[in-house]
Amino acid sequence: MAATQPGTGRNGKRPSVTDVARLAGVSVGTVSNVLNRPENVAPPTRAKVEAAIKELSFVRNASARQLRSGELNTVGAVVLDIANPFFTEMARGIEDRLAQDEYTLMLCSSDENPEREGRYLRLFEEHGVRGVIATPSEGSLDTLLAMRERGIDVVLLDHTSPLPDLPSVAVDDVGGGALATEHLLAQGHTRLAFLNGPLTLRQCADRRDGVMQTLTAHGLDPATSLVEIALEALNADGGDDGMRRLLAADGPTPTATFCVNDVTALGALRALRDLDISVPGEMAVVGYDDVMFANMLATPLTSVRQPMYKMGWTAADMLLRRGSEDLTAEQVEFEPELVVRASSGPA
Amino acid sequence: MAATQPGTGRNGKRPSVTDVARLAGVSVGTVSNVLNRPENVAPPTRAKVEAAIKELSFVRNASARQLRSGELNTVGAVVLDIANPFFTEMARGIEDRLAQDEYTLMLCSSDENPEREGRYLRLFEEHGVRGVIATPSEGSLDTLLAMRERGIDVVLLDHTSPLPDLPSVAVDDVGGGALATEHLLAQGHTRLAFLNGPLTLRQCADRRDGVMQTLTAHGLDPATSLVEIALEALNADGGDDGMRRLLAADGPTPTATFCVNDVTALGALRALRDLDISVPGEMAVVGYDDVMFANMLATPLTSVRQPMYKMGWTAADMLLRRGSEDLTAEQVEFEPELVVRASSGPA
DNA sequence: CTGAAAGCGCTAACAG
DNA sequence: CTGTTAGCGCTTTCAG
Repeated sequence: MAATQPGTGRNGKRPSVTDVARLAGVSVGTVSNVLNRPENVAPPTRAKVEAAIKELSFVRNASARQLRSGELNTVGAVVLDIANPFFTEMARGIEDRLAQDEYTLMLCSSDENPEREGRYLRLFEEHGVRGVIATPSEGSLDTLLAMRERGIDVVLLDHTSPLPDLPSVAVDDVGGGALATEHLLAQGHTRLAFLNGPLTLRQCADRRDGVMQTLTAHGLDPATSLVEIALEALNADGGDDGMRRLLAADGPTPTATFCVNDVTALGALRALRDLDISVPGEMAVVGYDDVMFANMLATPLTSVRQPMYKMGWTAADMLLRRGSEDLTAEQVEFEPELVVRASSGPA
Repeated sequence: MAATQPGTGRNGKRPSVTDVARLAGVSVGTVSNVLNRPENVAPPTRAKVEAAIKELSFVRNASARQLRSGELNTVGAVVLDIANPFFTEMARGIEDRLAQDEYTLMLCSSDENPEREGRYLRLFEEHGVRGVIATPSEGSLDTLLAMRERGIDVVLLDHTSPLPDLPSVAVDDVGGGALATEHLLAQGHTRLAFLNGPLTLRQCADRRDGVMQTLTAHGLDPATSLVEIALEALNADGGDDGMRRLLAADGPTPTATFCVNDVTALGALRALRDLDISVPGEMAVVGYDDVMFANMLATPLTSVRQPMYKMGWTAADMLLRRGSEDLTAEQVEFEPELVVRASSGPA
């Protein structure tokens, strides 16, 4: 007899339950049963069906399946930048927790572009994801809220929730900014620089608040004691460029720089090295996140640590538990922690 | 009149085209038209429909859509480890190319676990992705091939294709391993260590071949000139542990170590630093990948550079073009490049 | 334990 | 230009 062309179905299309049923000599209902409730099917029948499945190399069509029976074991996540170790660590946390419940992650990065973020969120929704974990940029909160109205679980990540019933996992960034600033002040620095991203990003705005509050609490006038540099991009090149602009600016050069994250600090350190400016001698540097490589740099980087993996894990956990357990929205806030290293010695 | 509860449909379910049609006073066909061919709908009608869509905050159901009309603008990618900058850089390349054509990426990491990889691949297929980009681990090649039989485009990434008609993007890892070894030998080292991952991973096996070939080409006997350490994990902790085991081993300690990737080298350097062993004085170190932070480490790391972003971009490009253009399978191979830095000075 | 039949939400003919 | 209608592949009653 002619061997069935595997996978090539009858007519080049993917084989369906109907094809399997026909080949096994049973009805589609039975096929569906062996797929979903094998224990309810008599072993001989089941064997026949399984043989047919293998023979045709049949693969379930998730779309049809979901269309009929609702749920789908997928959650979507949008982060700001997948190339930043801060977010990848979080993604690992999310993925690991999701894997426990056989859920799958659709991961996208918005590049801090609200439009791109919106596109991804809409796509997630169209695909019927069970839930969404998002690091929202400004403006996308409304979209997220609307999705929730429509029954999609939402957890905010790296963002405190503005609503009592919207779960979130965050870190106190105002406190983190303050921590970094206090440290620099304690080291005797009085003229600081802050390489920051757009204030439309909550993280940037909050860390800045922490800086400002600390400065004024110490009786310093930000106008004279702080130089702010707006970064073009929150990556190493952005930090490199920002540091060069800082050094080229008019007026007295600060003796210490606080970078809004470690990747950016890496770039700043690179510029400093290329320009032959010693760290921390001529310029102290503090980063934020405490990513894996922070303590391995030429001058180990002082940084504000965030529990990234745990944050991701927790967010996923909240999302998954939300279905099964009570619906009280948790709002977890982790505390940042200053890790002092060589890059921020005294002035 | 009572405001329609947005999103809460008639009965708590997501609103469908039927709901929209009813509210707008048109037929579902017309709704479908404004969704897919708005230019074929009279402006007034279109306006009514659009108003209804907004009113109900209707969101298309991608499952139903795909079920009916086949294709879906999604491609899946499985990489070995999403936390490794090497793979994230590639992912960025993939994502950026995909975004150009409005495609979306489902990204998963297999953790070098073939079972997990298989699960993800099956899931992709069930979801009807248009194509798959995979960094296959051993054994999964068959799965990939089977998927291709069933009409899913497959591109191998960081893996040379074993089949003439299966497209792939790779780097010459044998050459890369040779490059690193040649360099170390040229520096006068004669006792080398190789911190490598499992040989079931093609990258590891190939780089090892490069090492071996170079050694014998120079008349050295691997048995006496090379110590191989099998890493438990291809991350920083794995490298740290591997280096400690190397130093604790019997026999003369090598004077140079080649690490199978940079993340691993980072860990090895950490161990060396903690143990107060100078680099490159007492131990030279060479990594692989040349990730972003390689040149910023305490001792800038000599490494074998791979064009990660470009690799990802190219793979996605091949996948996308495969649909539209001719079907000749390309097999791109990039050349690795040695980047010498301080970590590998002379013995 | 198995079969028959309805229908999930959408798109694509085809009529009008 | 708009309406009607027939499925896409699957799960799920409901009978037998």
